[in-house]
Amino acid sequence: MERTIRYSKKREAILEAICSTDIHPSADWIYQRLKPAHPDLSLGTVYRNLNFFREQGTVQCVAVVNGQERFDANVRPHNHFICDCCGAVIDLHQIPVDAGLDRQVSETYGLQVHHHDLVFHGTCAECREKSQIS
Amino acid sequence: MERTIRYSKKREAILEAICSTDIHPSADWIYQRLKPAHPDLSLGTVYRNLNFFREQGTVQCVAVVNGQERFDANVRPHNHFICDCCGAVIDLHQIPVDAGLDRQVSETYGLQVHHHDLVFHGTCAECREKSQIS
DNA sequence: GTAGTTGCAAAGTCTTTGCACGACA
DNA sequence: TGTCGTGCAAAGACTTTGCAACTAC
Repeated sequence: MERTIRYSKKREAILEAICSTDIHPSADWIYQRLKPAHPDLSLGTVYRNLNFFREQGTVQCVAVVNGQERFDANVRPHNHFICDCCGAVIDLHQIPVDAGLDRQVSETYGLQVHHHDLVFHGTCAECREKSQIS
Repeated sequence: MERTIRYSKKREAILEAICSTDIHPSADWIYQRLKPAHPDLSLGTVYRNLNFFREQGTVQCVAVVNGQERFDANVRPHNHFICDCCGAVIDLHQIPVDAGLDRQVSETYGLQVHHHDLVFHGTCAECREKSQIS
């Protein structure tokens, strides 16, 4: 029994908000961003739609930073960098994704591997400058 | 002004609990585990000591699974597998860690890279069996 | 009209924190 | 004896959910 999916202006706006940026926003960022144009938007709706998009495979959660989930509308494999200072999440499109790793893990351990995440941690350029000034 | 660190039975027990297992426990797991032998243990103490060990570099948080932080007393670089079905966190000691990646990201993007995490997602053997039975 | 979607607020979960008391050095 | 560590409970932060009202089809 399939569920029929209906159009909703809020849903469209939420997806548009995620797609419009590369900062890998949190639920609250999306909410704050849309609130001016959609004064009656509720944070619960943002969460519900994020989970909807996640189930659909439209967006994915790429990290949890300071207790907040961070979302990405680019669901193709790519790596990320997280600044441990300011919490920025940055795409690393130039770093190749090793697609053979999943198979390697699968064969070595007998695990059913779906995908992998490669996340680098460190300090971003902006935070580095700030810390050098002080 | 250095802070003097004192001995505490609870702290020792908490670290021992983390070291005694390879399941990468959560704070609550440690609490439940120690409660019988330490009936007056408080969950707040577990959290405080986990953060203490993290600052000392004795343990590290290797993942957030279902909203819970998972800890590891093995702080040397190694990769992990997370079962998206049951939430198990498994060490992958046989999968080599590419130490050169950090430098590569650093040079390509001008970022200060401290370390990276490679996490595989999928279904563990146990969950796979269960799903095949039903 | 039926069923999906939302606002609102309450509840749920995990983690942190203030304060008084207890314990190590 | 001066801090450090802890229990307890309250508070904080993020996310989920129940319900009535609204809306797409």
